[in-house]
Amino acid sequence: MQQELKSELTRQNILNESFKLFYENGFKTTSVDKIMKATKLTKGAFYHHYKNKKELGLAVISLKLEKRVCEGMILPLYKTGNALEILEDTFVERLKSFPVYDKQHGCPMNNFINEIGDLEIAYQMALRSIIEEWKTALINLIDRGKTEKTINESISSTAVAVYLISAFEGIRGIRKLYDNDAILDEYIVGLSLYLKQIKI
Amino acid sequence: MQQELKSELTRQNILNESFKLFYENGFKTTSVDKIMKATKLTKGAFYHHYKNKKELGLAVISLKLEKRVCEGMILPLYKTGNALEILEDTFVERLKSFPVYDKQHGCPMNNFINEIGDLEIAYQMALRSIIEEWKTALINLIDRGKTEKTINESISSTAVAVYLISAFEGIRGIRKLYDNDAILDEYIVGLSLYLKQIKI
DNA sequence: AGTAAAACATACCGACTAGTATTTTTTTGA
DNA sequence: TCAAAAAAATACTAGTCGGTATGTTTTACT
Repeated sequence: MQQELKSELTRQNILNESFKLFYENGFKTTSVDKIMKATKLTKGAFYHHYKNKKELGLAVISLKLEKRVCEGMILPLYKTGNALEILEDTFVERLKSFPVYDKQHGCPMNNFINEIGDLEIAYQMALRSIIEEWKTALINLIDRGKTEKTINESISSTAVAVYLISAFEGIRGIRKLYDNDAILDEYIVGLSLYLKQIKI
Repeated sequence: MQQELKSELTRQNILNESFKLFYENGFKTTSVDKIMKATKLTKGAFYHHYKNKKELGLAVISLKLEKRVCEGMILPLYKTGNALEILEDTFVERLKSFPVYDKQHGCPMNNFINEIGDLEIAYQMALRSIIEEWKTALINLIDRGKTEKTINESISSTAVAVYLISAFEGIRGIRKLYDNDAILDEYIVGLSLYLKQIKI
């Protein structure tokens, strides 16, 4: 039992350090050596717990990225209240709450998407499933807004969901190029304008 | 004179093959060796024409990326006609005209932004200048629409420009995860909806 | 206590990396 | 035609890469 715990802690250690290094320096250019140096363990430990670097990448996507997007962008959508306000709050609050570190390095998921989204089907599927989960949650919320007569019935929930996600991920990348939040503030004005359109 | 021409041709050769390989496999994981293998030249030729890989990266950004974005997304904005229609046409037509290759590998500029936008100030500045050029062209067009009374004066041109760019770059990345254009079509519906809002 | 298995460490492999030093080939201008 | 300069080729370095083989330590179970 103690062994299982230790094993799990080691896996979490590797996962945490991997996520951090992938986020800061990218997936392909972060070596197993660097990761294991960060964990204070050795390569032997890594290859005991993971088959190869690809398996680690998939684990980071499905365990770390998925969790992060879920907690930051999906779960807030299931709160009670005016659907449109929840939409605006979630996107705006998320952006405003990021520390400088997160603004400089962009969205970890978007980084993965752009770096290895076209590399292998396995990565594609793992990342796509997060996007689909996010998209579904948005559609559900927008549909709720429609039935509650706070959102215009004539607009396509799917289209709005996709456009919201696209713009959010896009600005997370572009913000990297700047050393202040002006571009984020402009995005927020653009977002608010967009949400006004779908109001009833 | 023939020497200058040869030199220029070699630089173009290196630039073209670099762009292609960076686009397909990323900047950091494309080695100088791979590039020079593609050019059918040797490493000696490379280091005769470029100081190092960083200088090549900056050249690709300012010569190849800038040109591509300019021709595909900026110059069309300066056409005559209804500003709003030009906006919609440019974004939609650009997306629709991409070959599968470009859909699979995303936007070359966005790839650079997400991979090395937070790596070094030199890259940041080079990429930012393209975004700024694009943003300025969009703002000019929107402002023209306002004076010509086809675009709502009360909306912020800057905010719309930023939101349009964000969403476009975002969807270019997300499309990588799919093997068909459904997500692009949904984006286009979302875009059209957005543009309706800024109509007078 | 003893043994098997799990967890981890050490040492190594061939392939690849950015960059340099040196030599050869080609072009230029007098 | 010939020497200087530019262009390109060759050979090399020290370090890094993902992965493997094998050794040692810790834990679990009887």
